[in-house]
Amino acid sequence: MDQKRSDIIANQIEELIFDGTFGDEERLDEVQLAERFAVSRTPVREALLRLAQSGLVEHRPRRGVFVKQPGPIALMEMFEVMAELEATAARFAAHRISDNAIGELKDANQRCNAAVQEQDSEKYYRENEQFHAILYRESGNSFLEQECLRLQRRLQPFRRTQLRLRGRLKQSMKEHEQIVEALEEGEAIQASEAVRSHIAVQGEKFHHLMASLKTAAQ
Amino acid sequence: MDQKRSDIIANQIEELIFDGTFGDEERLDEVQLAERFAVSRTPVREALLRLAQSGLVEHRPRRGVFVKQPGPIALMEMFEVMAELEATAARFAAHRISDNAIGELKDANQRCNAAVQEQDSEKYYRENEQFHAILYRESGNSFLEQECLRLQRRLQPFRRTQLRLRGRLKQSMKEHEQIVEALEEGEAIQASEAVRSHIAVQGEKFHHLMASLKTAAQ
DNA sequence: GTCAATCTTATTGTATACAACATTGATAAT
DNA sequence: ATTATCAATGTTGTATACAATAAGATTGAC
Repeated sequence: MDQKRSDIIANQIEELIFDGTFGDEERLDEVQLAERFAVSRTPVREALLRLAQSGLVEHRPRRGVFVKQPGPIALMEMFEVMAELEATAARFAAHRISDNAIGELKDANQRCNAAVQEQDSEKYYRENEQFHAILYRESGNSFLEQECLRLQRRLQPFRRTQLRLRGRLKQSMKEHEQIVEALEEGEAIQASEAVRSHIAVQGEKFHHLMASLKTAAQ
Repeated sequence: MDQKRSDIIANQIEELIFDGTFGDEERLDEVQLAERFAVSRTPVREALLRLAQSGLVEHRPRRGVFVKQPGPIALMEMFEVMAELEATAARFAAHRISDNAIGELKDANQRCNAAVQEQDSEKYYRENEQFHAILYRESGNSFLEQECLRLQRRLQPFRRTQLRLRGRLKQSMKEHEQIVEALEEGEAIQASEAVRSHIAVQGEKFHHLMASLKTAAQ
C-alpha cells in the first residue's frame, strides 16, 4: 500500500504535536514544515487540512493553522463520549462476540499483565489499545468500530498521562477482567456498565491530574 | 466570515452527491470539476480531500476519488450508532436541560406539526432537524453535540426517503412528544429509551424500504 | 511622545507547470 | 486467436509561480 507523502507528513506532524514539539496555540508555518520534510508546500498543506478536520489544529482563514490542544472541559467531554461509545460497543459485543474473540481478549489481557510485571509501559499502552480494539471489532458494527478507533487515537496521549497515576494500572487490569467476565456470560448491561466506568474513571483521574497541576503552579 | 473557495466547492459537490447528480461508484474527475466551478484543480483537490475524510467519497491512491454511497449494511450500522448517540444526548439532557430549552423543543414540535398539516415536507425536515439539534445542545456536552450534528448531516438524505413511508410522519410526532415529556420530568432512562427507538425505527423502516425495492426489482 | 495612516513584507490561497504512475490500446509472438 | 509486452495517453501527485490579504514597520501629524 503506497500512501502518499501528504499522509505520511500528516502522521509526522501529529506525532510532533503529541510529543510536545509543537506546543498549544503555536502556529505551524507551511514553508518551515515544507523545508523540514524536504517537500513543497502542497503536501504540507494537504496534511494540515487533514489535521484541521480531525480537530487537532485550528484553521483560521488567511492567518494559518494553529495547534489546538483541547482544554480540560473539552477533554472531559471527549472522555464522556468515549465512555458511552465503548459502553455501547460492549453492550453489542455481549450478544455478538465469538468464543474465539473471548480468547483473544484474554490473551491481550495476559500480555497487559506481563507488561505490568516487566514495567514496560510502552508495551502496556500497546496491548491495552489492542484489548479495546478487539472489543470495538466484536461490537459487530464496523462503523461504531471506526468511530471508537478514531476517538481512541485522539485521546491516546492524554490517556497515557493519567495512567501514570499511582495504583491506576493494577485497578485497570482488574476492570479488564470484569469486562471479559461479563462478555463471556453475555451480560450486556453489566459489560457496558463495566466499560463505561472503566473509561469514565480515566476522565475523572485526568481531571484530578489537571487540578493538581494547576494548584501546584500557583 | 470569508470562507475559502475549496470549502464552498466541497459543499457544492456534497449537494451534487446527495441529489443524485453523481451516482454511486462514479469517479469524480478533478479537471472536469475544476471547469464546472471555473477554478483550478487546487481548490477542487482540497474539497475532495475533505469529502474523503468525511467518508462521502473514497480516495484510491493514484486512481482518483469515487462516490461511495453507504450500502444497506453500512446504513443500518450508522443508524444504530446515531440511535445510541442521540439516546446518550437525551440521557444527559434529562439532567441538564433548562426550562427555556424545554420551551424551545415544544415550539419546534409545534412547527413540525404545522408542517404536517400544511403537507410541507421540506419544512418538516427542517424543523425536525431543529428539534434534534436542540436536544444535542442540551446534552451539555458540546463534543457530543458536534458528533451528533455530523452524523445527522450524513444520514440526512436517507432519513428523508424513509419518512415518506405511510403513517410514519404522525407516529414520529407522537414520539417527539414522548421525548419532551420524559425530559420535562427529568426521567433520563425513559428519555433515552424514547429517543433510541425513535431513531432505531428509522433504520428498520429504511431496511424494509430497501428490501421491498430489492424484491420489486427481481 | 503617541496615534494614525500608509507602505512594506510575509504568508496564505490559487493557478499553472511538471513528474510519476496507471490504464488502455496496439503490436507482436506463440 | 490469444496473450504478453510496450507505447501512448490521461490522470494523479508534487513543485513552483503568482495573486490576494493580513500583520508589522515606518513615517507623518498632532
